[in-house]
Amino acid sequence: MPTADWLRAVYDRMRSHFGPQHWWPAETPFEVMVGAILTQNTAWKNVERALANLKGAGVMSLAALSELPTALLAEYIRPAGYYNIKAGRLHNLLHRITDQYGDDLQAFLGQPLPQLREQLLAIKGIGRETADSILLYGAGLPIFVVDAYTHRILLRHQVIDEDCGYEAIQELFMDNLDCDAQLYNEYHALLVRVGNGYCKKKNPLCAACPLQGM
DNA sequence: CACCAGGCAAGTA
DNA sequence: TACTTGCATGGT
Repeated sequence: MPTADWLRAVYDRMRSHFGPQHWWPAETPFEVMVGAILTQNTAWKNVERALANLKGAGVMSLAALSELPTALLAEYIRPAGYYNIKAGRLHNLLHRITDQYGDDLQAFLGQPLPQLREQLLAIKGIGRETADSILLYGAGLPIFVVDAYTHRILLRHQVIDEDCGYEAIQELFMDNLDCDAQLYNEYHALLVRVGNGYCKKKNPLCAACPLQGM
């Protein structure tokens, strides 16, 4: 079965089994950016607590959060883990934006995709997955997000081998699917749903997985 | 108790 | 370039 057909079949199977996922779970592009850093190697549930702390403190905006002392920011985001590291990473991102664009987040996110991706990757604390999550879910740009679940699911279905890198997986999707931000959005969200529910490390048999047999 | 979760950067050789 | 390690909370 050709790769393009397999990828489409997997999408159709997940989509009909789970329905639309309505990702990213955030109210604004700004919240997408903050959540993207907070969720690095961390369960989303813990990120929700951190975001609730920030909202409760009334600092969930570019202007307020960028002015917050890093030590205080770290306390608010403590439930998300790695809180000192992530406070610094948020600081790096927010100040890179305000230094060049002031409070005009739209101007920052409105840049051409390659240019914005390059700027994000130049920020310490933002790697490929975090950058691509911001591009796709924050800026609405058509780029496929690859994460640990994506790698694991493709590996278990023997579509890739263990040492297949980020770009190779990303190109696998983008070369074989229509260039469509909404499709990439839903596809990645569904892969995470399968990962959370069935394709965990501790669940190597993937029992009852909707992708069984593919 | 051990292991895992929607990574990333810095250190080492 | 290719490994290894630190970062840290909360759920299973």
